[in-house]
Amino acid sequence: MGVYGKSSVDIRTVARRAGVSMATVSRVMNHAPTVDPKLASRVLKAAKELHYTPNTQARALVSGRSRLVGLIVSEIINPFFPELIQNFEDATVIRGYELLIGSTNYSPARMSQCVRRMVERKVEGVAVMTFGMDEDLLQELAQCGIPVVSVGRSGTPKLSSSIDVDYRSGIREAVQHLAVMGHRDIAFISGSLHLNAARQRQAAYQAAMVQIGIKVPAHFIIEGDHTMEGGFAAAERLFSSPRMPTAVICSNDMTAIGVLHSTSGRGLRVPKDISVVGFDDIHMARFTVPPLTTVRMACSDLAAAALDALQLKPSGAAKPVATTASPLVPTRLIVRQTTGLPRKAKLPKSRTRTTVPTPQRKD
Amino acid sequence: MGVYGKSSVDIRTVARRAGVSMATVSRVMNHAPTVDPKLASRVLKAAKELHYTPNTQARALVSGRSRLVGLIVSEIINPFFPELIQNFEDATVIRGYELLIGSTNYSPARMSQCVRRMVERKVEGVAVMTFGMDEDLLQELAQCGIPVVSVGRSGTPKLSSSIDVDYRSGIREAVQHLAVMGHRDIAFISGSLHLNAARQRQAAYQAAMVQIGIKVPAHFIIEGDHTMEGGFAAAERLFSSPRMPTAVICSNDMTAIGVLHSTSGRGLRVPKDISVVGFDDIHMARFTVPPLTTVRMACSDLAAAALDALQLKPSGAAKPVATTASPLVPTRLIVRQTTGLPRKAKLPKSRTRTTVPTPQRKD
DNA sequence: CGAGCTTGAGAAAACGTCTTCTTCCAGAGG
DNA sequence: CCTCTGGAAGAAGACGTTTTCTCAAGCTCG
Repeated sequence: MGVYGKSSVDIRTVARRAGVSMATVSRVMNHAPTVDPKLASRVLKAAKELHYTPNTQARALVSGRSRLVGLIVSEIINPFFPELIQNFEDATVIRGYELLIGSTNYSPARMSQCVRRMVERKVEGVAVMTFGMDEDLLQELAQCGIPVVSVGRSGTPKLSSSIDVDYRSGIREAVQHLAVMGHRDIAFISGSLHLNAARQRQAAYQAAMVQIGIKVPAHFIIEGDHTMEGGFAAAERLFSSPRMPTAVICSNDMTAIGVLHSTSGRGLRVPKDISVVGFDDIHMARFTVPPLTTVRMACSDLAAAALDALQLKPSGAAKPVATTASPLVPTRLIVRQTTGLPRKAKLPKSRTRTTVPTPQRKD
Repeated sequence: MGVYGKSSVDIRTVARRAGVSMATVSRVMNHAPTVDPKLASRVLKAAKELHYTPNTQARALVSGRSRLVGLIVSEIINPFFPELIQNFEDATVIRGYELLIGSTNYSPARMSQCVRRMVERKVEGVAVMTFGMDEDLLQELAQCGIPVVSVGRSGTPKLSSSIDVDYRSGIREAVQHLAVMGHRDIAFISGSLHLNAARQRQAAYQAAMVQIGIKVPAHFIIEGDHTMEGGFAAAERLFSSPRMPTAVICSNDMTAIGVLHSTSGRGLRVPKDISVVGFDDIHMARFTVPPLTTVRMACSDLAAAALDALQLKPSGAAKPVATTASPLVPTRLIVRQTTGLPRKAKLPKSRTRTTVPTPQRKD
């Protein structure tokens, strides 16, 4: 075909070389059980000698199965998503599939472009891990017969399912961890509130505060956007308000990093002057200065649950994967060094240690 | 095909509905010039009504063009790569292509798996942006007639080309920036030395040091591995040596973040006690504490250069992209706040400012 | 007014694989 | 010995496009 090289080593060539029919070669390549092992090894030898690789496109065309699953994320730059992608990739490969990644960059145009790509490539399922997605587009996918799984959007039509994350327990742990040390002025920086996940996290924070009987003043809840820039801006606003909080819980780790940037610029010491808690436990969280206390969400669980929800038919070669589909992805607090006693602690006399081990679970 | 939904809206259906032949529909979809506009609009209308989307697989099968380019990276977790991926994605979309991403995770097994995937999916070109790759695998790609482009590996067979990065000027800027402030004990933490890019960066550092007439003691060059963990470990070794450097240049930003983690743990103040310089200028660099002085490499240039080197034929719809292929991807120093006067500065009396603006180029 | 063009549109042959349907052969049971 | 059964391998028909022919008009120009 091409001007260079004879890429024309197709199934027929192999068949001729092995002295069998194309059908037999096909059967051998697909590990069909009804083929004489002697013949099979001859075919395999021929295939290897010719550097034969089956043409995925043709295979997909006839079988109607692309062996592709789509993953749509918000942006690739945000370190949370690469970790998610990595987990998805591992999980899909185990199941004998491949991953087609699309990033929306929060632009509606790119969103619909992503969806179109998925449809054109005939993916067998799409995981929508973006925070906030146009419902119509999901409808469109469903109309094309493509199963869709998303997060925190329960109660959806038949072809689409939803994974839920147990934000409440992790965030409750964080709130209690701070409260035990004597914090009462605990602020919260959310993500964009028209995003479902952001709303759920904020609700979890509010519920936890109510539970321990602390009333949250309105100006202690600030809307960010899940980016470092947004976290920085939110922190700047928060820290210039008349009544400073002694602790801040952030809707994700990137926001927390932005907050840390702000404290550093203002000469506030963490955790002495202010405690900071993140959410996600991205890899980077271990390496912020100081290392970030955060709530961990298990991406691998999330990926596994999503893929299970898609109900992909296992490939011939792939070993059946244990369906670990927990209905609720768990979260838990990881205590590092951005949380400590509040400035004017009323509790202990001894202040030798700045960090108190509370519901600790070191890593 | 599937048990759900009639995804069988193919070109024939559209043709029937519009009252034309399949060929005409095909021509309309591909913007062939020789079709009556009146007919075209009728076809377009029918296609829209039926939610017709052309089947990429069939299209690729017959045309022999997958409209896919492969990108192989080392790992997705390392923040440098997502930024690279983003730039590649943008650049490929502009050219009317799509991106197939593979990550090697430094595992030979995954490397060959990546290559096989690329071959099977019949990508029209592969950009190998991993630091260190098995030459045999690249050979294999070339044998299949797939153009390959990699970085810093000039002098390769005909189907593969190579992009070069101008490490020297950026790193020289960094060294001079430090020297001007009075630093003489400037250490270097490299990446894995069996990786080409890592060696080149180290060579650039050494050349720059020679140029300004400073002899580097052997224990001032430490091998890291381009990860935060590696940077941390290297810094720990470096800081426990008898003669502390006053500045450290790191082979990439992740290493520098690891170093910052170490300084923070040891109570060393940056830049007062020690200056730190990174390389790459990942997005995160702006938000470390304190913000990281680093050498920026323009990922977008790199992506554009790589794609140009692949010589992809422009798609019908895509507008011809200006070939910005500069032979050498430039780098330059971005001064932020991790660099300043050395502790026992011999130069100025006034120590009001800790950071001196030298070859500054703020962002 | 007819011959030679140009233009627009249909018919059919690829593209590389899977899969159903056949065919063939050998062994077993009658 | 003949037929029946079952397994193994071949032939051919999809799969949904693109694309090259082929053909019929509609023009222009002599």
